[in-house]
Amino acid sequence: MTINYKNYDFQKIEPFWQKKWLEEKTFRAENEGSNEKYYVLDMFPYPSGAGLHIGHPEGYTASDILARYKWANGFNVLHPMGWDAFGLPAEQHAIATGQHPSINTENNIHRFRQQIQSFGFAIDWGREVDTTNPHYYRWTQWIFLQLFKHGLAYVGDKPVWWCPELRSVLANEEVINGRSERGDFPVERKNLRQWVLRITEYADKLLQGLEDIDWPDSTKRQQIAWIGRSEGLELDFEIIPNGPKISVYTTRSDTVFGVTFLVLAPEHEFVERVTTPGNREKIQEYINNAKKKSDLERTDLAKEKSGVFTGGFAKNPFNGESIPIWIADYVLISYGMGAIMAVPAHDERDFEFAQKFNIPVKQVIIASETQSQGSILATEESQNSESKTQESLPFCADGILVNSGEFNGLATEEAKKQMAQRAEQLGFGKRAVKYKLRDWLFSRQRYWGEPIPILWIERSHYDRALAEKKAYFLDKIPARVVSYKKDGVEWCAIPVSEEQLPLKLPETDTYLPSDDGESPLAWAKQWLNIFVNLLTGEISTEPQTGFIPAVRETNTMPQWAGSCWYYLRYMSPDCEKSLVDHQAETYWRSPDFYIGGAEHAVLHLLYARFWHLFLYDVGIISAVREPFRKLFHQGIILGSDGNKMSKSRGNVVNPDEVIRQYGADSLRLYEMFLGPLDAMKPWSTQGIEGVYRFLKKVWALYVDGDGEVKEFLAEDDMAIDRLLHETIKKVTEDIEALQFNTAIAQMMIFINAAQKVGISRQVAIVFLQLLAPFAPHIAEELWARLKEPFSISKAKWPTYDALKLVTDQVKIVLQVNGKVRDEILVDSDATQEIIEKIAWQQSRFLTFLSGKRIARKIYIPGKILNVVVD
RNA sequence: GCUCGGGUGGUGGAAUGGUAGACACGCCAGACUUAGGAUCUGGUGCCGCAAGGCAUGAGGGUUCGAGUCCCUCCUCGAGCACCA
Repeated sequence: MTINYKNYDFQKIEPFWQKKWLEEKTFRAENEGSNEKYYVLDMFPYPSGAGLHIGHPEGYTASDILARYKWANGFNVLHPMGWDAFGLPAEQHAIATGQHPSINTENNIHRFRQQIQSFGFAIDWGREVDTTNPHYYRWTQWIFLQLFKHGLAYVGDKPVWWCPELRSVLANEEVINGRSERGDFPVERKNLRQWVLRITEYADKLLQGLEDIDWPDSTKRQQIAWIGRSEGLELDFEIIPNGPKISVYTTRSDTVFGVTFLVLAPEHEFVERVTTPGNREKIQEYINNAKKKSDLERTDLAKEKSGVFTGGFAKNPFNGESIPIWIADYVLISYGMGAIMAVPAHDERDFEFAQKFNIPVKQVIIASETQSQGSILATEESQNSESKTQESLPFCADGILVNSGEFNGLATEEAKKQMAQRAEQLGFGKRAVKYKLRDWLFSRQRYWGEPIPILWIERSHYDRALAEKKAYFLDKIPARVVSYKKDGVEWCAIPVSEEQLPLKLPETDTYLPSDDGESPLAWAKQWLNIFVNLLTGEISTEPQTGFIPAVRETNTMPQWAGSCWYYLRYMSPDCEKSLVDHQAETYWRSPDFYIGGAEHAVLHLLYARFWHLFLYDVGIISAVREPFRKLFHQGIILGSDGNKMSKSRGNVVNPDEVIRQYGADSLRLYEMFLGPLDAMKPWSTQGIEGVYRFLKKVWALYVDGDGEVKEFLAEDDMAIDRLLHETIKKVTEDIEALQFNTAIAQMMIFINAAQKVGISRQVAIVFLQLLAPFAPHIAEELWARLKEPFSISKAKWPTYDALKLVTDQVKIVLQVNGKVRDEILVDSDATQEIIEKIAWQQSRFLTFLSGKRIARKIYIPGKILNVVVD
């Protein structure tokens, strides 16, 4: 079953075996069996028009090595691939060409599939998923309806990020420094009716879930920071005289005696109430200016604090002090209470503000004794303590309370506790937990996404259906009605009946959104305005008896939706009765290993966890709470100039071209040999020559000049045998630790030695097995030529014999004062005594000892003898 | 600004506190060749003829011994960026 030729002809070998693996379904995973399961997951790609990028196969090769290694260790391995195919580029292409985005998407998928297959990955192609396939997005829509039913999807007229260039709303996560993540266009604030998912409900669960999963620390930290949980106190400051109470949120209640002013966000409801007539004009002017500024400007100009005194005062509930009230745009209406108690002595921002406007600074925290070490510094400080105190403010660390009445002397932590108790007892405050996490803005005014399967009906119809308890959706709606008002009519959301899923995209003349934020789906009037039978859920385009008018939701879901659950779909991609077959889910549970780019640290990985936790909570899935137990981010491959690859820089490497020149095995090997998997590293076109030569050496070791497989007559060689076992050990351990670069280096060491002395057939067989996960085509070809049974990937992974690693003699390094001076070869069981005896016969070593007094001798068994002299 | 993670030959990178620079690229010399951008052999951190000395961003410290641990600083990268 092999091809007969002399040279390492990867252009023939690789397609041959790729075809064979596909035809024989060599890597098909079964949803049951006595073998232990292993689920290796790659972040599935967006099939862009540009084709596969050289960065894609880095992660895929790593996961493939792991998958093949697990196959060889007897696991039932699931290693699937699919397409995250909804998204903006396909839609923009459609707008430009007038062609339906599905055509372009299909072409791109076809190209991606071919490219990925040309790497010979051990993928179960029978489980391919495509998020734009109605059989798939039927379940994405179904999950949305479950979120809706459980009150986790609602609509709100919300200030959202609107990108005029993209004509679309973006999620908070998609906006970076006031520009769109995709395309880098400016964005602005706009009020629009939007679907929102209540991810904040899951803030604590998302936080707790991070504790026992094996993820990169930086990714966990990013999610923790994004969720932004803080514990603090809500405190009421009464407006003087007799006004309502302004609630502020603080995490530093221990500094409350140091409050010297309050700040309200310009949008705060009490601004008008506290402003005195004399200040009205400039307050109004400030508010107007703040409104005009986009959020970008507001944060950009934040280097200099700005604000205006309202003329009003409020009472500090702890000490009764009268506190001036200011407004300033460094206080955000969207976080906490939209108002703060300012403690300039112990907060940098408040300090900066107080300095600028000459507001008093009152210190109430001092550093605790234990913190002031470093005696020299302390002495200098004490000489000039007056000015030093001023300079060291703001002091933002924890410490001991002063100037705080009965709380004096308490440490920060204890003071917070007691103050919270006091506030709660006397009713002017309560403990509170706040999050930076906002609800997930889930609608997009785009064509190429999953239609949101919701119908809008008038309130009266909705109420009647509920009152009569006769409607198909009675058990599928949230406890609180989701509705909105337009032109005096209140519209209520009801789900499209499940029988009508998938709700497919309508045909339209144009894929362009209107410039006022209406989705392109609104162009399809026939589809948009319909009649629904509330008893059956049937839909009609014409009025009928028993049918009432309804309007379809025109927004589509964001691209993140489809990727929130694809790893579940791989388990049973053809399941018609549910999103995942129960038995399959029980068997596969969740991916054992997940690899993909670090750029998804807070977007995809947070959203997917949210959906998974939800599905688990409501019992739709049951195996595990957290979807991704072990996560790894491969590093980015840069261009050979050290810059990020980009068309404009002209430093893009095309994988097709590399495969044509060097073969997929070389490319796989090279990407793994470049450096540590998680490191950012530059591509080198010359560098690939090294691994290519290595494979040619392997070939030459196995195949003679006539193209015949060698007879491997070499005698068993102790040294080669030991090296082989060292190599088994190293490669096995390195694969487990994902250190593929050093595994490959070890195989190179082996081949360099083997080509000098020759190897026996047994050694030849074992080495091929080690090579197979990395360079599967050449390994499979030589395996077949050795007449070993197909496929090498299923042959039992070799184990090393610890006895063979033992050597007769060991090298002992002789050091004087830690410097290498000589080395000796001794029997490996030699005692320190014997070693010293031999050492003292070495003339070179002795020259460094002559005339010196020996103070100490340190012997590290089998390695080093270090002699310490004066 | 804050929080992480890095800085090792000409290059990519190896090194449980124990011989720094594995492996590879590149380069130099040689062999085989009509030819070499194929292959093979040897060499290749820096200074020095050598003995030896100096070397892991800089400077200190701990240690018999530090790329590795601790402190200060410089620098590159990532994340966060008025979140009270």
